[in-house]
Amino acid sequence: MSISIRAIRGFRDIGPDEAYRHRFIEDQARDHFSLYGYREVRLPILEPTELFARGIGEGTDIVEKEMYTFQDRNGTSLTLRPEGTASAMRAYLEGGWSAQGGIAKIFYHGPMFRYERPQKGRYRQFYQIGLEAIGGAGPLVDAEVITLLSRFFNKMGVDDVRILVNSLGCPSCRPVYRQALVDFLEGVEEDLCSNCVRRITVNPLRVLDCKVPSCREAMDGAPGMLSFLCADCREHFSKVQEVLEAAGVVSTVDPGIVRGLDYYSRTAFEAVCDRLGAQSAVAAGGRYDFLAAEMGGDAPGIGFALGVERLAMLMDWESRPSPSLDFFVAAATPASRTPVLRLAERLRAASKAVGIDLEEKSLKAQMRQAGKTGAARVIILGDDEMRSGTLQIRDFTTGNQETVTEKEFFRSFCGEPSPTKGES
RNA sequence: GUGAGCAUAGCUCAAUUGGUUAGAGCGCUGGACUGUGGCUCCAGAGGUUGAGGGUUCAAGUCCCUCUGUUCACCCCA
Repeated sequence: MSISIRAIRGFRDIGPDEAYRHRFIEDQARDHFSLYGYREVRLPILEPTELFARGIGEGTDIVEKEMYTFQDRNGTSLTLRPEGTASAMRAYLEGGWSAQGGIAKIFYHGPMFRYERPQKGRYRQFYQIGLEAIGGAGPLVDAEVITLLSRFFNKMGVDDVRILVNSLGCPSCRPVYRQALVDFLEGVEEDLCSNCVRRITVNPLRVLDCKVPSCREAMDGAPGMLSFLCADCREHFSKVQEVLEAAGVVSTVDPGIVRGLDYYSRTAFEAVCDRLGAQSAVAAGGRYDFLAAEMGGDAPGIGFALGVERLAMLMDWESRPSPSLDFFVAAATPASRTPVLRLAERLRAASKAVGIDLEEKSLKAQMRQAGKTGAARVIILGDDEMRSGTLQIRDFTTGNQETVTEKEFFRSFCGEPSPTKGES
Protein backbone atom coordinates (compact mmCIF):
# COMPACT_ATOMS: atom_id res chain seq x y z
CA MET A 1 0.00 0.00 0.00
CA SER A 2 1.09 3.52 -0.53
CA ILE A 3 -0.03 5.49 2.47
CA SER A 4 2.27 8.44 2.81
CA ILE A 5 2.83 8.50 6.55
CA ARG A 6 4.32 5.46 8.21
CA ALA A 7 5.62 4.61 11.65
CA ILE A 8 9.28 5.51 11.97
CA ARG A 9 11.94 2.84 11.74
CA GLY A 10 12.11 0.46 14.65
CA PHE A 11 8.84 1.75 16.10
CA ARG A 12 5.94 -0.62 15.76
CA ASP A 13 2.23 -0.70 16.30
CA ILE A 14 1.15 -3.38 18.69
CA GLY A 15 -2.20 -4.71 17.53
CA PRO A 16 -4.97 -6.19 19.66
CA ASP A 17 -3.63 -9.75 19.72
CA GLU A 18 -0.12 -8.76 20.67
CA ALA A 19 -1.30 -6.11 23.12
CA TYR A 20 -3.33 -8.79 24.85
CA ARG A 21 -0.18 -10.87 25.18
CA HIS A 22 1.82 -8.00 26.60
CA ARG A 23 -0.95 -7.25 29.01
CA PHE A 24 -1.08 -10.87 30.07
CA ILE A 25 2.65 -10.94 30.75
CA GLU A 26 2.50 -7.68 32.68
CA ASP A 27 -0.41 -8.87 34.78
CA GLN A 28 1.32 -12.14 35.58
CA ALA A 29 4.55 -10.33 36.45
CA ARG A 30 2.67 -7.97 38.75
CA ASP A 31 1.08 -10.87 40.59
CA HIS A 32 4.27 -12.90 40.73
CA PHE A 33 6.54 -10.10 41.91
CA SER A 34 4.09 -9.09 44.61
CA LEU A 35 4.43 -12.58 46.10
CA TYR A 36 7.96 -11.55 46.98
CA GLY A 37 6.94 -8.15 48.32
CA TYR A 38 7.84 -6.02 45.32
CA ARG A 39 5.63 -3.04 44.55
CA GLU A 40 5.00 -1.28 41.30
CA VAL A 41 6.32 2.20 40.59
CA ARG A 42 5.95 4.49 37.60
CA LEU A 43 8.98 6.33 36.36
CA PRO A 44 9.49 9.07 33.77
CA ILE A 45 10.27 8.13 30.21
CA LEU A 46 12.29 11.30 29.76
CA GLU A 47 15.29 12.06 31.94
CA PRO A 48 18.21 14.49 31.94
CA THR A 49 20.84 13.14 29.57
CA GLU A 50 23.39 13.35 32.35
CA LEU A 51 21.61 10.63 34.32
CA PHE A 52 22.40 8.02 31.69
CA ALA A 53 25.74 9.45 30.64
CA ARG A 54 27.05 9.12 34.18
CA GLY A 55 25.01 6.15 35.34
CA ILE A 56 25.48 3.82 32.40
CA GLY A 57 28.97 5.02 31.57
CA GLU A 58 30.42 7.39 29.00
CA GLY A 59 32.25 4.68 27.11
CA THR A 60 29.34 2.32 26.59
CA ASP A 61 27.65 1.75 23.24
CA ILE A 62 24.34 2.85 24.64
CA VAL A 63 25.60 6.26 25.65
CA GLU A 64 27.92 6.70 22.72
CA LYS A 65 25.56 5.98 19.87
CA GLU A 66 22.20 4.57 20.89
CA MET A 67 20.41 7.30 22.79
CA TYR A 68 17.53 9.43 21.61
CA THR A 69 18.81 12.75 22.86
CA PHE A 70 17.49 16.22 22.11
CA GLN A 71 17.06 19.62 23.67
CA ASP A 72 13.84 20.84 25.17
CA ARG A 73 12.63 24.42 24.88
CA ASN A 74 14.90 25.55 27.69
CA GLY A 75 17.94 24.15 25.96
CA THR A 76 18.52 21.39 28.51
CA SER A 77 19.54 18.05 27.10
CA LEU A 78 16.97 15.31 27.57
CA THR A 79 17.06 11.63 26.70
CA LEU A 80 14.38 9.02 26.15
CA ARG A 81 15.33 6.34 28.64
CA PRO A 82 17.37 3.50 27.12
CA GLU A 83 16.92 1.42 30.28
CA GLY A 84 15.27 1.68 33.67
CA THR A 85 17.79 1.06 36.40
CA ALA A 86 19.37 4.51 36.37
CA SER A 87 15.93 6.09 36.70
CA ALA A 88 14.99 3.75 39.50
CA MET A 89 18.10 4.63 41.43
CA ARG A 90 17.56 8.32 40.81
CA ALA A 91 14.00 8.01 42.11
CA TYR A 92 15.17 6.06 45.13
CA LEU A 93 17.72 8.70 46.08
CA GLU A 94 15.58 11.68 45.16
CA GLY A 95 12.41 10.42 46.78
CA GLY A 96 14.08 9.26 49.95
CA TRP A 97 12.63 5.78 49.51
CA SER A 98 15.39 4.51 51.76
CA ALA A 99 13.76 6.34 54.65
CA GLN A 100 11.15 3.60 54.87
CA GLY A 101 13.89 1.34 56.12
CA GLY A 102 15.03 -1.96 54.79
CA ILE A 103 15.33 -2.81 51.13
CA ALA A 104 13.28 -0.92 48.60
CA LYS A 105 11.69 -3.61 46.43
CA ILE A 106 10.20 -2.14 43.31
CA PHE A 107 9.28 -3.00 39.74
CA TYR A 108 8.06 -1.09 36.71
CA HIS A 109 7.24 -1.66 33.10
CA GLY A 110 7.12 0.44 30.00
CA PRO A 111 8.88 1.43 26.82
CA MET A 112 12.61 1.89 26.45
CA PHE A 113 14.34 3.54 23.48
CA ARG A 114 17.57 2.72 21.76
CA TYR A 115 18.74 3.89 18.38
CA GLU A 116 19.85 0.52 17.03
CA ARG A 117 19.41 -1.23 13.71
CA PRO A 118 16.22 -3.28 14.08
CA GLN A 119 16.33 -7.03 13.74
CA LYS A 120 14.56 -10.07 15.13
CA GLY A 121 13.60 -9.35 18.73
CA ARG A 122 15.14 -5.90 18.65
CA TYR A 123 13.27 -2.64 18.17
CA ARG A 124 14.01 1.00 18.78
CA GLN A 125 11.07 1.27 21.08
CA PHE A 126 10.70 -1.88 23.09
CA TYR A 127 9.09 -2.91 26.34
CA GLN A 128 10.75 -4.01 29.50
CA ILE A 129 9.60 -5.12 32.88
CA GLY A 130 12.26 -4.06 35.36
CA LEU A 131 12.71 -5.11 38.95
CA GLU A 132 15.10 -3.63 41.48
CA ALA A 133 16.04 -4.35 45.10
CA ILE A 134 17.81 -1.25 46.34
CA GLY A 135 19.46 -0.92 49.74
CA GLY A 136 20.55 -4.51 50.29
CA ALA A 137 24.13 -5.66 49.72
CA GLY A 138 23.98 -9.25 50.87
CA PRO A 139 23.98 -12.39 48.71
CA LEU A 140 20.51 -13.39 49.86
CA VAL A 141 19.10 -10.48 47.91
CA ASP A 142 20.86 -11.65 44.76
CA ALA A 143 19.56 -15.15 45.25
CA GLU A 144 16.00 -13.98 45.77
CA VAL A 145 16.01 -11.84 42.66
CA ILE A 146 17.35 -14.65 40.49
CA THR A 147 15.00 -17.17 42.05
CA LEU A 148 12.03 -14.91 41.42
CA LEU A 149 13.03 -14.51 37.80
CA SER A 150 13.57 -18.20 37.24
CA ARG A 151 10.22 -19.06 38.80
CA PHE A 152 8.53 -16.51 36.60
CA PHE A 153 9.64 -18.31 33.46
CA ASN A 154 8.32 -21.55 34.90
CA LYS A 155 5.04 -19.88 35.62
CA MET A 156 4.82 -18.59 32.06
CA GLY A 157 5.36 -22.09 30.75
CA VAL A 158 8.75 -21.37 29.22
CA ASP A 159 11.02 -24.16 30.34
CA ASP A 160 13.96 -23.89 27.97
CA VAL A 161 15.32 -20.65 29.38
CA ARG A 162 18.73 -21.10 30.95
CA ILE A 163 19.96 -18.95 33.80
CA LEU A 164 23.61 -17.99 33.47
CA VAL A 165 25.46 -16.37 36.36
CA ASN A 166 28.85 -14.82 36.84
CA SER A 167 30.69 -12.50 39.16
CA LEU A 168 32.29 -9.36 37.82
CA GLY A 169 34.20 -8.57 40.97
CA CYS A 170 34.43 -5.18 42.58
CA PRO A 171 36.62 -2.07 42.23
CA SER A 172 39.33 -3.75 44.26
CA CYS A 173 39.65 -6.97 42.28
CA ARG A 174 38.30 -6.26 38.80
CA PRO A 175 41.15 -3.95 37.71
CA VAL A 176 43.67 -6.62 38.68
CA TYR A 177 41.89 -9.14 36.54
CA ARG A 178 41.45 -6.72 33.71
CA GLN A 179 45.18 -6.13 33.58
CA ALA A 180 45.91 -9.86 33.64
CA LEU A 181 43.47 -10.37 30.80
CA VAL A 182 45.00 -7.56 28.73
CA ASP A 183 48.44 -9.08 29.25
CA PHE A 184 47.16 -12.40 28.00
CA LEU A 185 45.35 -10.89 25.03
CA GLU A 186 48.39 -9.00 23.87
CA GLY A 187 50.23 -12.31 23.78
CA VAL A 188 47.72 -13.92 21.43
CA GLU A 189 46.86 -10.81 19.45
CA GLU A 190 47.71 -12.32 16.03
CA ASP A 191 45.12 -15.05 16.54
CA LEU A 192 42.25 -12.71 17.32
CA CYS A 193 39.75 -11.24 14.89
CA SER A 194 40.14 -7.56 14.06
CA ASN A 195 37.21 -6.75 16.26
CA CYS A 196 38.77 -8.36 19.27
CA VAL A 197 42.08 -6.62 18.68
CA ARG A 198 40.20 -3.36 18.96
CA ARG A 199 38.50 -4.60 22.07
CA ILE A 200 41.78 -5.14 23.87
CA THR A 201 41.98 -1.43 24.49
CA VAL A 202 38.27 -0.54 24.41
CA ASN A 203 36.68 -3.31 26.44
CA PRO A 204 38.85 -6.38 26.94
CA LEU A 205 36.17 -8.30 28.86
CA ARG A 206 34.10 -8.43 25.67
CA VAL A 207 36.63 -10.68 23.98
CA LEU A 208 35.42 -13.38 26.35
CA ASP A 209 32.13 -13.81 24.54
CA CYS A 210 33.30 -13.34 20.96
CA LYS A 211 31.73 -16.00 18.74
CA VAL A 212 34.49 -16.21 16.13
CA PRO A 213 35.92 -19.75 16.33
CA SER A 214 39.56 -18.66 16.05
CA CYS A 215 39.08 -16.29 18.96
CA ARG A 216 37.56 -19.01 21.08
CA GLU A 217 40.54 -21.17 20.38
CA ALA A 218 42.96 -18.39 21.19
CA MET A 219 41.12 -17.74 24.43
CA ASP A 220 41.58 -21.30 25.57
CA GLY A 221 44.10 -20.64 28.31
CA ALA A 222 42.82 -17.17 29.19
CA PRO A 223 42.60 -16.20 32.84
CA GLY A 224 39.09 -16.19 34.29
CA MET A 225 37.59 -13.48 36.46
CA LEU A 226 36.54 -15.99 39.05
CA SER A 227 40.08 -16.91 40.02
CA PHE A 228 40.88 -13.24 40.56
CA LEU A 229 37.98 -12.46 42.86
CA CYS A 230 38.94 -10.93 46.18
CA ALA A 231 37.97 -12.80 49.32
CA ASP A 232 34.77 -10.80 49.85
CA CYS A 233 33.60 -11.19 46.27
CA ARG A 234 34.42 -14.87 46.28
CA GLU A 235 32.41 -15.46 49.40
CA HIS A 236 29.51 -13.40 48.12
CA PHE A 237 29.37 -15.35 44.86
CA SER A 238 29.60 -18.76 46.44
CA LYS A 239 26.85 -17.86 48.88
CA VAL A 240 24.62 -16.79 46.00
CA GLN A 241 25.17 -20.11 44.27
CA GLU A 242 24.62 -22.01 47.48
CA VAL A 243 21.27 -20.36 48.13
CA LEU A 244 20.17 -20.78 44.54
CA GLU A 245 20.89 -24.44 44.75
CA ALA A 246 19.02 -24.74 48.02
CA ALA A 247 16.06 -23.00 46.38
CA GLY A 248 16.15 -25.51 43.54
CA VAL A 249 17.07 -22.97 40.89
CA VAL A 250 19.17 -24.44 38.12
CA SER A 251 21.86 -22.06 37.00
CA THR A 252 25.13 -22.29 35.16
CA VAL A 253 28.26 -20.31 35.91
CA ASP A 254 29.33 -18.65 32.70
CA PRO A 255 32.47 -16.49 32.78
CA GLY A 256 31.38 -15.04 29.44
CA ILE A 257 28.57 -13.06 31.02
CA VAL A 258 29.89 -9.54 30.76
CA ARG A 259 27.42 -6.75 31.15
CA GLY A 260 27.65 -3.90 28.72
CA LEU A 261 26.84 -1.26 31.27
CA ASP A 262 29.57 0.14 33.49
CA TYR A 263 27.65 0.14 36.71
CA TYR A 264 27.54 -3.58 37.29
CA SER A 265 29.62 -5.28 39.96
CA ARG A 266 29.73 -8.70 41.53
CA THR A 267 26.73 -10.80 40.52
CA ALA A 268 25.73 -10.62 36.88
CA PHE A 269 23.16 -12.92 35.31
CA GLU A 270 21.33 -13.52 32.10
CA ALA A 271 18.33 -15.57 31.04
CA VAL A 272 18.84 -16.90 27.54
CA CYS A 273 16.93 -19.05 25.09
CA ASP A 274 18.19 -20.29 21.75
CA ARG A 275 14.81 -19.94 20.10
CA LEU A 276 15.28 -16.17 19.95
CA GLY A 277 17.80 -16.01 17.12
CA ALA A 278 20.78 -13.76 17.52
CA GLN A 279 19.19 -11.80 20.36
CA SER A 280 19.18 -14.66 22.78
CA ALA A 281 18.76 -12.79 26.06
CA VAL A 282 15.21 -12.59 27.34
CA ALA A 283 16.23 -11.04 30.65
CA ALA A 284 19.45 -9.79 32.14
CA GLY A 285 20.62 -8.01 35.22
CA GLY A 286 23.10 -7.76 37.98
CA ARG A 287 24.32 -5.98 41.04
CA TYR A 288 25.15 -2.28 40.88
CA ASP A 289 26.63 -1.25 44.20
CA PHE A 290 28.47 1.73 42.75
CA LEU A 291 25.77 3.28 40.62
CA ALA A 292 24.43 5.50 43.39
CA ALA A 293 27.81 7.12 43.86
CA GLU A 294 27.57 8.51 40.32
CA MET A 295 24.56 10.48 41.46
CA GLY A 296 26.01 11.63 44.72
CA GLY A 297 24.32 8.98 46.81
CA ASP A 298 25.22 5.71 48.38
CA ALA A 299 23.13 2.56 48.06
CA PRO A 300 23.82 -0.97 46.88
CA GLY A 301 21.31 -2.63 44.64
CA ILE A 302 20.53 -5.43 42.26
CA GLY A 303 17.92 -5.86 39.58
CA PHE A 304 17.06 -7.14 36.15
CA ALA A 305 15.21 -6.16 33.01
CA LEU A 306 12.96 -8.52 31.12
CA GLY A 307 12.20 -8.05 27.43
CA VAL A 308 8.45 -8.27 26.99
CA GLU A 309 8.49 -8.82 23.20
CA ARG A 310 11.10 -11.52 23.60
CA LEU A 311 9.22 -13.34 26.33
CA ALA A 312 6.06 -13.11 24.24
CA MET A 313 7.92 -14.80 21.38
CA LEU A 314 8.79 -17.73 23.60
CA MET A 315 5.41 -18.40 25.10
CA ASP A 316 2.87 -20.84 23.79
CA TRP A 317 -0.17 -18.72 22.98
CA GLU A 318 -2.14 -21.43 21.21
CA SER A 319 -3.29 -22.71 24.55
CA ARG A 320 -4.14 -19.21 25.77
CA PRO A 321 -6.62 -17.75 23.29
CA SER A 322 -7.73 -14.17 23.72
CA PRO A 323 -11.06 -13.78 25.43
CA SER A 324 -14.08 -13.67 23.18
CA LEU A 325 -17.66 -12.50 23.42
CA ASP A 326 -20.20 -14.14 25.69
CA PHE A 327 -23.06 -13.36 23.32
CA PHE A 328 -23.81 -12.01 19.91
CA VAL A 329 -27.28 -10.61 19.52
CA ALA A 330 -28.53 -10.86 15.96
CA ALA A 331 -31.46 -8.95 14.48
CA ALA A 332 -33.53 -11.17 12.21
CA THR A 333 -35.73 -8.37 10.91
CA PRO A 334 -35.38 -4.60 10.49
CA ALA A 335 -37.97 -4.03 13.19
CA SER A 336 -35.87 -5.90 15.73
CA ARG A 337 -32.82 -3.65 15.41
CA THR A 338 -33.78 -1.38 18.26
CA PRO A 339 -34.92 -4.18 20.59
CA VAL A 340 -31.55 -5.85 19.89
CA LEU A 341 -29.76 -2.75 21.12
CA ARG A 342 -31.85 -2.75 24.27
CA LEU A 343 -31.20 -6.43 24.88
CA ALA A 344 -27.48 -6.04 24.37
CA GLU A 345 -27.31 -3.14 26.80
CA ARG A 346 -29.21 -5.14 29.40
CA LEU A 347 -26.68 -7.97 29.11
CA ARG A 348 -23.75 -5.60 29.27
CA ALA A 349 -25.20 -4.11 32.43
CA ALA A 350 -24.88 -7.63 33.82
CA SER A 351 -21.21 -7.67 32.75
CA LYS A 352 -21.65 -9.89 29.73
CA ALA A 353 -19.51 -9.16 26.68
CA VAL A 354 -21.95 -8.68 23.85
CA GLY A 355 -21.51 -8.05 20.15
CA ILE A 356 -24.12 -6.77 17.73
CA ASP A 357 -24.16 -5.84 14.07
CA LEU A 358 -23.73 -2.13 13.41
CA GLU A 359 -23.82 -2.28 9.64
CA GLU A 360 -27.41 -3.49 9.16
CA LYS A 361 -26.27 -6.65 7.48
CA SER A 362 -28.36 -9.69 6.68
CA LEU A 363 -29.02 -12.30 9.33
CA LYS A 364 -26.70 -14.71 7.56
CA ALA A 365 -23.91 -12.12 7.60
CA GLN A 366 -24.57 -11.50 11.27
CA MET A 367 -24.26 -15.19 11.99
CA ARG A 368 -20.99 -15.32 10.11
CA GLN A 369 -19.69 -12.35 12.03
CA ALA A 370 -20.73 -13.95 15.29
CA GLY A 371 -18.86 -17.10 14.38
CA LYS A 372 -15.76 -15.15 13.49
CA THR A 373 -15.70 -13.12 16.69
CA GLY A 374 -15.85 -16.36 18.61
CA ALA A 375 -19.04 -15.64 20.50
CA ALA A 376 -20.12 -18.55 22.67
CA ARG A 377 -23.81 -18.04 21.95
CA VAL A 378 -25.95 -16.14 19.54
CA ILE A 379 -29.29 -14.70 20.53
CA ILE A 380 -31.68 -14.22 17.65
CA LEU A 381 -34.44 -11.71 17.91
CA GLY A 382 -37.00 -11.12 15.16
CA ASP A 383 -40.67 -10.42 14.63
CA ASP A 384 -41.82 -13.85 15.77
CA GLU A 385 -39.84 -13.65 18.99
CA MET A 386 -41.01 -10.14 19.76
CA ARG A 387 -44.59 -11.24 19.26
CA SER A 388 -44.24 -14.16 21.65
CA GLY A 389 -41.79 -12.65 24.12
CA THR A 390 -39.17 -15.31 23.41
CA LEU A 391 -35.59 -15.54 22.18
CA GLN A 392 -33.71 -18.04 20.05
CA ILE A 393 -30.53 -19.09 21.87
CA ARG A 394 -28.01 -20.82 19.66
CA ASP A 395 -25.01 -22.43 21.30
CA PHE A 396 -22.16 -22.10 18.84
CA THR A 397 -20.00 -24.80 20.34
CA THR A 398 -22.67 -27.48 20.04
CA GLY A 399 -24.83 -26.00 17.30
CA ASN A 400 -27.95 -26.55 19.40
CA GLN A 401 -30.66 -23.95 19.28
CA GLU A 402 -33.57 -23.52 21.61
CA THR A 403 -36.45 -21.17 22.20
CA VAL A 404 -36.74 -19.64 25.64
CA THR A 405 -38.87 -16.88 27.03
CA GLU A 406 -37.10 -13.63 27.71
CA LYS A 407 -37.89 -14.00 31.40
CA GLU A 408 -36.35 -17.44 31.58
CA PHE A 409 -33.31 -16.23 29.76
CA PHE A 410 -32.55 -13.40 32.14
CA ARG A 411 -33.23 -15.58 35.13
CA SER A 412 -30.64 -18.12 34.07
CA PHE A 413 -27.97 -15.77 32.74
CA CYS A 414 -28.26 -12.61 34.75
CA GLY A 415 -30.05 -13.60 37.93
CA GLU A 416 -28.62 -16.33 40.13
CA PRO A 417 -25.03 -17.38 39.51
CA SER A 418 -25.26 -19.24 36.22
CA PRO A 419 -25.06 -23.01 36.66
CA THR A 420 -23.66 -23.48 33.15
CA LYS A 421 -20.21 -21.97 33.43
CA GLY A 422 -18.28 -18.80 34.04
CA GLU A 423 -16.88 -17.88 30.71
CA SER A 424 -14.52 -15.08 29.85
C1' G B 1 27.51 2.37 11.50
C1' U B 2 28.70 -2.46 8.12
C1' G B 3 26.92 -6.68 5.04
C1' A B 4 23.39 -9.78 2.55
C1' G B 5 18.36 -10.87 1.08
C1' C B 6 13.48 -9.23 -0.02
C1' A B 7 9.52 -5.59 -1.95
C1' U B 8 3.35 -8.28 -6.88
C1' A B 9 -4.59 -7.81 -4.22
C1' G B 10 -6.26 -6.66 2.88
C1' C B 11 -2.81 -11.40 4.10
C1' U B 12 0.50 -15.62 2.18
C1' C B 13 2.54 -16.29 -2.45
C1' A B 14 2.60 -17.59 -8.28
C1' A B 15 3.75 -15.48 -13.27
C1' U B 16 8.29 -20.04 -18.60
C1' U B 17 14.71 -17.80 -22.17
C1' G B 18 12.02 -10.36 -20.93
C1' G B 19 6.20 -11.47 -24.74
C1' U B 20 0.53 -9.27 -25.35
C1' U B 21 -5.73 -8.95 -20.60
C1' A B 22 -0.53 -9.92 -13.80
C1' G B 23 -3.05 -15.26 -11.39
C1' A B 24 -4.21 -18.60 -7.05
C1' G B 25 -5.31 -19.69 -1.91
C1' C B 26 -7.07 -17.32 2.41
C1' G B 27 -10.02 -13.13 3.76
C1' C B 28 -14.13 -9.74 2.26
C1' U B 29 -19.31 -9.07 -0.12
C1' G B 30 -23.49 -11.53 -2.22
C1' G B 31 -26.08 -15.99 -3.77
C1' A B 32 -27.42 -21.49 -3.64
C1' C B 33 -30.66 -21.58 1.81
C1' U B 34 -37.46 -15.08 1.06
C1' G B 35 -35.10 -15.17 9.28
C1' U B 36 -29.60 -19.05 10.88
C1' G B 37 -22.39 -19.30 11.32
C1' G B 38 -18.64 -23.20 10.87
C1' C B 39 -18.55 -27.69 5.57
C1' U B 40 -19.54 -27.47 0.09
C1' C B 41 -20.52 -25.01 -4.63
C1' C B 42 -21.16 -20.40 -7.63
C1' A B 43 -20.42 -15.22 -8.51
C1' G B 44 -18.39 -10.39 -7.46
C1' A B 45 -15.32 -6.50 -5.58
C1' G B 46 -10.24 -5.62 -4.85
C1' G B 47 -3.43 -4.00 -8.36
C1' U B 48 -0.12 2.78 -10.93
C1' U B 49 3.77 -5.00 -9.54
C1' G B 50 7.43 0.15 -3.20
C1' A B 51 9.10 5.16 -5.83
C1' G B 52 11.96 7.41 -9.79
C1' G B 53 15.03 6.89 -13.99
C1' G B 54 17.40 3.74 -17.92
C1' U B 55 18.00 -0.49 -21.74
C1' U B 56 14.40 -2.75 -25.32
C1' C B 57 9.74 -3.39 -30.59
C1' A B 58 8.21 -5.17 -25.64
C1' A B 59 9.95 -4.88 -18.39
C1' G B 60 6.58 -7.71 -12.61
C1' U B 61 11.14 -9.94 -14.92
C1' C B 62 17.46 -6.78 -16.94
C1' C B 63 20.59 -2.12 -15.14
C1' C B 64 21.10 2.37 -11.81
C1' U B 65 19.32 5.53 -7.75
C1' C B 66 16.17 6.19 -3.63
C1' U B 67 12.84 4.42 0.13
C1' G B 68 11.00 0.63 3.11
C1' U B 69 11.65 -4.06 5.29
C1' U B 70 13.98 -8.74 7.03
C1' C B 71 18.15 -11.29 8.82
C1' A B 72 23.09 -11.06 10.44
C1' C B 73 27.55 -8.18 12.31
C1' C B 74 27.98 -4.77 16.31
C1' C B 75 25.44 -4.41 20.74
C1' C B 76 21.67 -5.82 23.80
C1' A B 77 15.91 -6.82 26.73
